[in-house]
Amino acid sequence: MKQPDVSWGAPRPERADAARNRQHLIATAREMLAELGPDRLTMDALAERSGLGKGTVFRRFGTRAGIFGALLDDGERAFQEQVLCGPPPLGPSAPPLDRLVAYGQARVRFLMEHQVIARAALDGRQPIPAGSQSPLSHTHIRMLLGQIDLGPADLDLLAIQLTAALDGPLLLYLSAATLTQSPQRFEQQLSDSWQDLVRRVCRP
Amino acid sequence: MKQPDVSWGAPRPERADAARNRQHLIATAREMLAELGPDRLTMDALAERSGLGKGTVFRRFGTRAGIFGALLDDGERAFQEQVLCGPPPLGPSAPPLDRLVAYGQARVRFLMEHQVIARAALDGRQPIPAGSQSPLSHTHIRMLLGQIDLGPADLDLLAIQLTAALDGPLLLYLSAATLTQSPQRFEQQLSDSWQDLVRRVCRP
DNA sequence: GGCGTAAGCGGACTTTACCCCGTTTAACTG
DNA sequence: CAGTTAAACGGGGTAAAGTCCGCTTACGCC
Repeated sequence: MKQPDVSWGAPRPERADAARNRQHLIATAREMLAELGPDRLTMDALAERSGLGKGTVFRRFGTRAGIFGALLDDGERAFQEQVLCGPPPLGPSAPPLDRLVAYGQARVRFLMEHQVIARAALDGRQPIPAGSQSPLSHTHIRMLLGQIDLGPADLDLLAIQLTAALDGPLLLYLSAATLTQSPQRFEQQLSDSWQDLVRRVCRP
Repeated sequence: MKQPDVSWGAPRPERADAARNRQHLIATAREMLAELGPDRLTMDALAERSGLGKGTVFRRFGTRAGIFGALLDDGERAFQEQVLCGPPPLGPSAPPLDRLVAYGQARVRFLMEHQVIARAALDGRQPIPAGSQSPLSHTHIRMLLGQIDLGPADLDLLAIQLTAALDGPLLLYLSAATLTQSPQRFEQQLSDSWQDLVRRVCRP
């Protein structure tokens, strides 16, 4: 399987037709997702509906999960913008601990809003890290930890742990067959317990 | 897809032939795993080599990942024994905080020893939570948390978070394409940072 | 505008997980 | 031991992921 070109610092830009097709595929995928649900969004169907060949679909996204990944990234761009340049407490100019708390809460909200996609983007096969989705998330948390005085600690691993602690409960919820409570209530619980966890870990 | 009978408090015991076949399948799967690696362990091949029908294989394990799950459980039984009845600091009779630390370290060791299986047991499709593998793990952590005085806290969610914080880095490592350091070294780092995390969370 | 070439394209092909359903059989009942 | 029934079995069938390779086309260069 060819790598779906994630290599951004890449040698050559994308050819015009390729870019057009990617756009078209993502749009079509969005439609199908809304219309048919994730299970019926198959590679064959996507290829046919978009009027392109199967090979094309695979070259663009590499794997089925790749499509959902692309869909998620698309939404995540806006989110990331907020995080990097938005108003406090999320954006800079708030104290790092507050930002950390706010970040987790925002991420919870974001993923809850994109449940369906996030769920489908989980894929066990080799290509992508399965447990902790977004390297972006990890990077951001790592950065904030660096601005907090934590005494001696392996910040890299701590960041991974916190990322997992953030995503884990969400994944558990998303992949639970039977939802026992309202999404809103759960979202609130998650926010609260994230805040609690971070406060515990970071208190002096 | 029928549920692979996990329903322990079950209505009926397993029929004799079924039990025999399960045993046989697990043994054959072990052989094939050692001999061919996880990728070549396909359902068809397993069925043929064990002299049983495909249908049988699926009824027993429900899904491909189910096989690896079963293999893992098999090993986990012994592990769980240690946890519940073994000598301190893992077993009872040690203070709960020490047990919590020891538990995480033991689990890290266990999963590192069963890398191949653990990795293959990851499956993105519906059945199993991807983030927090083992309900056993979560249950045990939850139980230990109950014995520690943590002030006001949502212990259930905290247990989920800690389970995720324990598994997350492992999953990340297991699913990483390129391993940048020695397993031993990584195992040590994980143990250390688990200890650090738990101490931080649980200090008064 | 012609030309060379590497990227992109398509769709038949292969592989594999998973389903279905008619048949067999373990286990209980009298 | 004969009868009943629900569980287990088998293996052919289906659908969907992912691969291959010969053809086509965008794009930089003269």
